[in-house]
Amino acid sequence: MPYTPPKTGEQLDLNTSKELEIESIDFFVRMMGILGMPRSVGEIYGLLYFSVSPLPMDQIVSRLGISLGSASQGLKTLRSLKAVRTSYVPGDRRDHYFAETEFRRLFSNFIKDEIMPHMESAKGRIERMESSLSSTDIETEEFYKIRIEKLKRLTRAGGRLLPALAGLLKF
Amino acid sequence: MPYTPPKTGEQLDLNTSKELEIESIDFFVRMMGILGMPRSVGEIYGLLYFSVSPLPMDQIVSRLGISLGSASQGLKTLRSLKAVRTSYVPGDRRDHYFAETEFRRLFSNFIKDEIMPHMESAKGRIERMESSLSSTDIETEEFYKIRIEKLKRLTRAGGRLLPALAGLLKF
DNA sequence: TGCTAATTTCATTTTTTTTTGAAAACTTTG
DNA sequence: CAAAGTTTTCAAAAAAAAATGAAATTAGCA
Repeated sequence: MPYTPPKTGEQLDLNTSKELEIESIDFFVRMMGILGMPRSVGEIYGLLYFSVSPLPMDQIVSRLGISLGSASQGLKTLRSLKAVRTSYVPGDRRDHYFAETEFRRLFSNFIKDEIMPHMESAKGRIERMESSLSSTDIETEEFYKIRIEKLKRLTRAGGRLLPALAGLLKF
Repeated sequence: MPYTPPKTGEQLDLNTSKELEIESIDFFVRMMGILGMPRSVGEIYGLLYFSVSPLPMDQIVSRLGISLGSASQGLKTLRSLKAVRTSYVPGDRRDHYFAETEFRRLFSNFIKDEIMPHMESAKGRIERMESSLSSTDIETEEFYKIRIEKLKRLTRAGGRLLPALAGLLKF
């Protein structure tokens, strides 16, 4: 009996109901948009989210009608956020991608990679504010001090709250 | 004794320490950037945040070196988020703007205006997914159902968590 | 009411971001 | 180790977002 490789998405053809797929892509294009991600990233994730079997990159390209470059870039982004992973398909040397669906983890990665670095650099900027604080007028200086203190509290709160946020996503 | 109008920012001239101002603008340009706001909006808020006295629009324009159009647009955005307010200066028909510094309120307005509408439309999209759910294969259908359920939980959690988030900003 | 300063609007320009596609770089395998 | 298949990279093109500035509108004042 000859070896038959397992069916992958491209042979299956009716991998995903077409309407579902469209709604899913729409959904994630917007969601990723809120998070400041380019359209193509949302499209890819949306396609994979409702795909029963993992898809190789050229399938993603042809189904979405995007370029190889976009697909490669988008998958790189999604990989770095751990929003997609690859699975090995015997007898096929292409990588096959599928969506990671634990949103809690996705958000915590997003916050760690995209937000926290800004919070870090904000600290430095506030320190510089404090050192440049030398007013002639005592009343004015007090005003500045209060504003700086507010910024400190803001970044402190943000730095604690944001990482905790993903944990609150108990749903 | 002749009437002397109260001094406003433009007469005061040394309204804000120059370095503080620069750091502040830098800070808020980045912060607003995270929230997807254009540079000019961050610049304006950053300028006002450390301004001892409220500033009229033409002062904002000349100090930041931005156009009238940008300033007007940016102030409109900030006003709609209630991030700035105007104060009346007797003997001057221009509006004078100052920064609202209660970040808690700022965030809750931002979430309400910029995020929640998306969550609302997401609900509709999920409903459409459910109605287009008619698979031949029972196993596949189950897969779709689980994914849709996850999306529901995500939007439900988001819809509850996000508005509560600003309240957590107890700092 | 008419005049003028102040502000808003919006078509155009500029800048920034994203996508494309072809070349380069890998990687497996015969 | 060559050949074919796959993925990445990156300069150039396209698209999207933001800024400009002048015209239109609005609002305060005499």
